[in-house]
Amino acid sequence: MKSPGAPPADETRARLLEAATAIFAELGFQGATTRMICERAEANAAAVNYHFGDKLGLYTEILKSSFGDEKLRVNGQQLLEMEPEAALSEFISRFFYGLLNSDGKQRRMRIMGHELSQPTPALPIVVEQIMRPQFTILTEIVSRIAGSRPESRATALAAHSVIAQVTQYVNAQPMLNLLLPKWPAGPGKNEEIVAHIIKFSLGGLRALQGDAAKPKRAAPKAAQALRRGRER
Amino acid sequence: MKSPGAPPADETRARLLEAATAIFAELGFQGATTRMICERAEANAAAVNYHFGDKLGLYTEILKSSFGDEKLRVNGQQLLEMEPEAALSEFISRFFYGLLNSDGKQRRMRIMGHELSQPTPALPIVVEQIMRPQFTILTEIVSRIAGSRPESRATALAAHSVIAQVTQYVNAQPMLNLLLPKWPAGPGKNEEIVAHIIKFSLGGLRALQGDAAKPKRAAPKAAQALRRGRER
DNA sequence: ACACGATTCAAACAGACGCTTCAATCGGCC
DNA sequence: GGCCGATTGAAGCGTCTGTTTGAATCGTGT
Repeated sequence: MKSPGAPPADETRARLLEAATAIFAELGFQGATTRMICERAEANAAAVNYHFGDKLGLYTEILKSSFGDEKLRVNGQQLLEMEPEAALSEFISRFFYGLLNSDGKQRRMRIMGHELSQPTPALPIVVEQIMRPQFTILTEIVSRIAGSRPESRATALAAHSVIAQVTQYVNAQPMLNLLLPKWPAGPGKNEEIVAHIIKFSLGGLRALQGDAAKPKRAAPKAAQALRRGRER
Repeated sequence: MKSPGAPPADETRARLLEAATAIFAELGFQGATTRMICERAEANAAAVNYHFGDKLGLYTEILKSSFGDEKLRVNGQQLLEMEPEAALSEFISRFFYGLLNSDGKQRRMRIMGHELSQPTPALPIVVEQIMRPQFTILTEIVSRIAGSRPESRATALAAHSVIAQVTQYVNAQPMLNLLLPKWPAGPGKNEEIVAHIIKFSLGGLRALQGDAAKPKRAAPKAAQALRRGRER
């Protein structure tokens, strides 16, 4: 659709980034091919190498460009001002639907999913740009609910237990459809899943409350004061 | 170890299966190449196609052959005779180390991990042969702890929350090492992770006990004294 | 001894991959 | 206009993939 007399600078470069983000998110780095990307971007097969050096250069460029997206941190600020349990619910809900929706900028989160099972040389960038911002926010929320120090190991483990549920529910859906054929996709299904993850996670975090003070097995009795900065 | 005058029938076929299991478990179906497999099996490059038709035929043959392994069900019987909470601890521990150890027969579980993120046409076989036996056992244990019906949606969701934690902890380790550089691999690390998953999962399951009110099903012998009506 | 079916081997096939080459084309500047 | 650097285009490079081919090799039954 290029008009005969107008190649306005780096327009194809932008189209390549857009197309590559979509295809990398869907197929991962290894599954995607430069020819697919160029075809979708309506660009020549040599365009990737001209603008980004090589395939990995295009991939890392997408990841680095996500640094400018400050919405995650802004949302994080909002969450940290809420009550811890409400913040956890909100975090899980956003994280879940962020992974699910392929449209919008959250396709980068799907890239992270592929990076998990098939790491590329760009894994450090993925962790720092995509994973750590989320993880930092969640760690703070989790520590407030479980009453553990934010930088403690127990907090990190608990945060990862939350993330694990969400990511696994999202990218294990082909398997789940085979495992539970009685549960076809329908309205409210995702809401039911999110509600479950929230409830399960809250229960799991409360079970850790006893540990914050001493590594002694104590019954996680009724909800106590949430804020108690104790050391382990 | 081919003795000079003896190619005893399908000896190379067995070597191919052995080598392919290892390589598929490590790299997944797409990442593995037939030449790798044949090299490791000390067989010719054409051996795969001669004995199994094509690459996918070899792959599915590995999965189908796991049908004869009844240890899973035997172990399952053992677990179902234990106390539910002890059974859950044992299940999580076995599942975790089963995924971790590349040696031994549990490499099939790693294949399942790859199948999650990059499904192949053999996904239905993977689900039936590897996943469902584990899932059935875990579902029974979970339902006893949460007091829910084994075939209910809540039970399935809870079982998947447990599985999600284990699988994610195992195959997200490259990412976790970058995310938590302060926690180098060392003795006791895996034990700490397993202990956390058990505690977190037990807490999550107890949080579901309130929901099982409508289908009345008394909780097992475990002390159900603490049963707080947890509203979301 | 001989022929036969089953198996292994080296070699090569077609296709897809990432990437390079080099000529053609564009807008902007003297 | 005439040149120039930046960009695009079509073609092809070398390599790797799964797979096929056809001849060599083996043990075995006769």
